[in-house]
Amino acid sequence: MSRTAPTAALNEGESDSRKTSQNDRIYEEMLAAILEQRLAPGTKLSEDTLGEIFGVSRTVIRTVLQRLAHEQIVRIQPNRGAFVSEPTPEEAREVLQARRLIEEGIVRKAVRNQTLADIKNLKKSVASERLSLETGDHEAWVRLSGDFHLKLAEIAGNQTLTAFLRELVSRTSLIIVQYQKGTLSPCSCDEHTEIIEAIAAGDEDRAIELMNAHLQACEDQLNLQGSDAKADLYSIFAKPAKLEEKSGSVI
Amino acid sequence: MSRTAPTAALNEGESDSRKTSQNDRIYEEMLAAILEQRLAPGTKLSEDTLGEIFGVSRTVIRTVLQRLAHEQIVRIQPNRGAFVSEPTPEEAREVLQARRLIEEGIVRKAVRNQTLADIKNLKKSVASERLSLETGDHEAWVRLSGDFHLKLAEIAGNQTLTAFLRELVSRTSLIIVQYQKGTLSPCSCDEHTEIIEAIAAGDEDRAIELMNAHLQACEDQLNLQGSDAKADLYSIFAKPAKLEEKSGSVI
DNA sequence: TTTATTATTTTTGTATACAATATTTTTCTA
DNA sequence: TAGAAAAATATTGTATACAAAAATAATAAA
Repeated sequence: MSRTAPTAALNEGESDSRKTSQNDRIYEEMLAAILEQRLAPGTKLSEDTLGEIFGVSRTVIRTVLQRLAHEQIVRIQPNRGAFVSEPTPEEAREVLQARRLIEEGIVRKAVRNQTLADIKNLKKSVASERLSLETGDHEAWVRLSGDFHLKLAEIAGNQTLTAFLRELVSRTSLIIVQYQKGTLSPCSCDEHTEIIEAIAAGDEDRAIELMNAHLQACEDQLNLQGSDAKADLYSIFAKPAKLEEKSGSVI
Repeated sequence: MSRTAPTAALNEGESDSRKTSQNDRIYEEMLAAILEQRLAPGTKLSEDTLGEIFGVSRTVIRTVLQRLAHEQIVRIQPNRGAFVSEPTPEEAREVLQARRLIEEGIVRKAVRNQTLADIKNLKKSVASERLSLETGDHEAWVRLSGDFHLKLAEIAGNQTLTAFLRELVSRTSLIIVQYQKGTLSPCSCDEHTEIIEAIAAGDEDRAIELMNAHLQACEDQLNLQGSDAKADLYSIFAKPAKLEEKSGSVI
């Protein structure tokens, strides 16, 4: 079976040869499974099991896991295996901060580079987003919501920044899964729409301001008290926190 | 069982086990070889050969090559192998643009987070840099010159941004190798020193301005006409450019 | 001689085998 | 029964074997 319709253009200079796309196929499937919450943070990703599921040897699974690990979606512990990442509150703040910085630059460039077709495309994207929200298709919404930001990056036209943002968007999904307070964002579609309008109007300052507010709103909807659940347990019982695998940076 | 004593601070949650560090060792050596110009852009990186050199099987070499490829230091062509990256002029511009954006944010944070020890540390770093320049130790200079920017990132205190910048710094080295016009930067040490002084003085705007100027100066020293050598050949002979492996993105 | 075609060799992609390490279960002792 | 030590099991890390593809060499035709 030929691979699922080449959804979108392939990022990098990969030819669409059969072998390589097998790698990509498994990568895409695993990434989707994690971002759509079918694989919860902390889940062990056994090489043997995944190999059986996808009908390949551990060799190719390993490659995929390493790729996901490099994007911080998966965490590899030497001799212990791979696990779905459990971003700490600190990491969450870092990712959102990095996004504010990078997306400010992206918006600035997008305002300059935009064409009418781009604006149309963005509007269509937000329309799909709104639809998925109305029909309650959570999985589609997660994907589309991120796609908006990536589309903006493509308009800006710096592939290096786009690649960074792609990683940040994925990590943001994982962060939202782990730290969303109550309900989902009331309707980020409206915020996206406002951003589009500011860009279309060529109002750079306003577009940047809106994007910053949008990302800040996203962060504000998270439940990021100083420490994560495990550390809280220790603080609650007033014992010195043991050094555990779950703890954040070693330093 | 408690794990091996956490020797020193390792970046990520990697234990210091022998096996993993073998991987890291080879990675570091190969990265250094590329950045220090002992491996020129375009060089084929044969798995068998590298395996023999480092006394390991292709398996571990493959892992390292994939890691380098993800950092854009190496380019993997399916069924053809790995090559030292040959960044295009467009990529070069993108990388420098991304750096201006990210390092602006880093400088802003560094101004706020700085301690006296940090400033001392930075000054020491620049002193080493100057020394390497005076003694003509080019390899050391390449490394130290990048270290300055990474130290700044660490002061800023966002590990996610630091990781991005680390990749960008490596890529910049590769870009300089390929596109430096005449002599090396007259003395970027002075520019580094000025940046430190602005940061120490808490003058955010000036520090940002100096950093931007510094990175722009770096870009201006490159020979980045619209197209690379190969494309030039075609334009010179006024023939339609054939699509070659060397061309940039496929899309 | 030059070009096209075929055969050979080399190299990468993937599966499997074995070794090293972690995890679990069992057994033993207090 | 609870806890510790030891054996058994399972999982990862690495090397090797084999298949598929590309690069090279050799041969044949013009």
